[in-house]
Amino acid sequence: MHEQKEHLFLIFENLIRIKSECSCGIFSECTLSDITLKQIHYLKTIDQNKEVTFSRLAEITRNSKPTITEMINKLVRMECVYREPCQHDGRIAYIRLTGRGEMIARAEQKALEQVIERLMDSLDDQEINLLIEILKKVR
Amino acid sequence: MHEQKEHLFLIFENLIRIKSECSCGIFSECTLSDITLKQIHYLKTIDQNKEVTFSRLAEITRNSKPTITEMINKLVRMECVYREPCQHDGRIAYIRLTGRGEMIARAEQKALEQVIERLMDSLDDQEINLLIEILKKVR
DNA sequence: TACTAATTAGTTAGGGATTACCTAATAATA
DNA sequence: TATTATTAGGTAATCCCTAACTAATTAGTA
Repeated sequence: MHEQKEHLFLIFENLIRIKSECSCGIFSECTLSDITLKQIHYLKTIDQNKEVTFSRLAEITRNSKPTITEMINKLVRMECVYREPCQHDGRIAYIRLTGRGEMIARAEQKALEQVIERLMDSLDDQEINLLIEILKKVR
Repeated sequence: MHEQKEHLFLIFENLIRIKSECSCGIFSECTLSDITLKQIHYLKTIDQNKEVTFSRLAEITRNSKPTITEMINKLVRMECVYREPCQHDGRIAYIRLTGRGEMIARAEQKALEQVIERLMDSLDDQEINLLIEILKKVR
C-alpha cells in the first residue's frame, strides 16, 4: 500500500517534470523570461474571449479603460498582441494574439500535448488503451 | 490513434484540474491571495537550503543583504518565516519556515500527494499495479 | 434630408501604491 | 578589524486610478 503510493508519487513527479520541461521550452522559445502572472492572465483572457475589444476587456477584468490601454501597449511592445481595427466601426479595435501571445496563453495545454506525445511514443496500443481505461475511473 | 490522443488529453486535463483544485485549496487555507511569484520562490529556496542565514540567502539568490532583510521582514509579516538566532554566534540568525511557509513552499508536492490519494481511492490494487507498470515506461 | 447634439471607444496626462532591487552608513558581535 | 544584519534613502517597473481629450457614430430635430 505505502510502497504503491511511493511508486505513484515518483512516476507522477517524472511526468510533471517532463511537462514543466516542455512548458519551459515553450516560454524560452518566446524569449520572455520576465513576463508577469498578470500579463499571462491577460493573454489567457484575450485567448478565451473571441473578438475582444478594449472596453470589453476592461469589463471582463474589472479594470478601467486606461489600464487596458497601458497593458495592451506593453503587450504590443512584447509582441504578444496587436490591434485590428473594426471594418464597420472606426472607433473599435479588436485585440488579437500574435503567434507568440497564443503560445504563452496556451503554454499549459501545449506542454500537456507534448507529454501525451511522449507517452504515446513510449507505449504500445494496448498499453495506451489500458491506461485510458484505468485513468478514466479517477474522479 | 487520434482518438486515443484525444482521450488521453481529456483524462490528463481532468487529473491536472484535480491537482490545481488541491493546490488552490492549500493556498486558500493559507489565506494569502496576493502572494507574488518571487515570494514563493524565496520560500522554496529557504525550504531547500537547510540552516540558511541572511548572508547565505543573499548569496544564493544573488541579491544584496538589505534586499534579503526587506524580503524576510515582508515574509515575517505574512507569517511565512521567522528568525531563529544562532546559539553560538550572536550576529547570525537562521531563517526558518513557519507551518504556513512550508505549506506554500511545498504546495505542488502536497497537491500531487492529494491527487495520488484520490487515485488510490478510485482504483483497486490490481489497477494501481498495472498503472505503475505502464507509466514506468514513459521516459 | 442635413445638421447639430449626445454618446461611445479608445487615448493621454498625471498620479499613487506596491514590489523588488540598489549603495552607503551603522550597530552589534566575534 | 572583520563579519552579520539592519537602517536610511533612493530607483525602476508594474499595475492600478481619475479627469480630460479626440475621433467616430448615432439620435434628434429643424
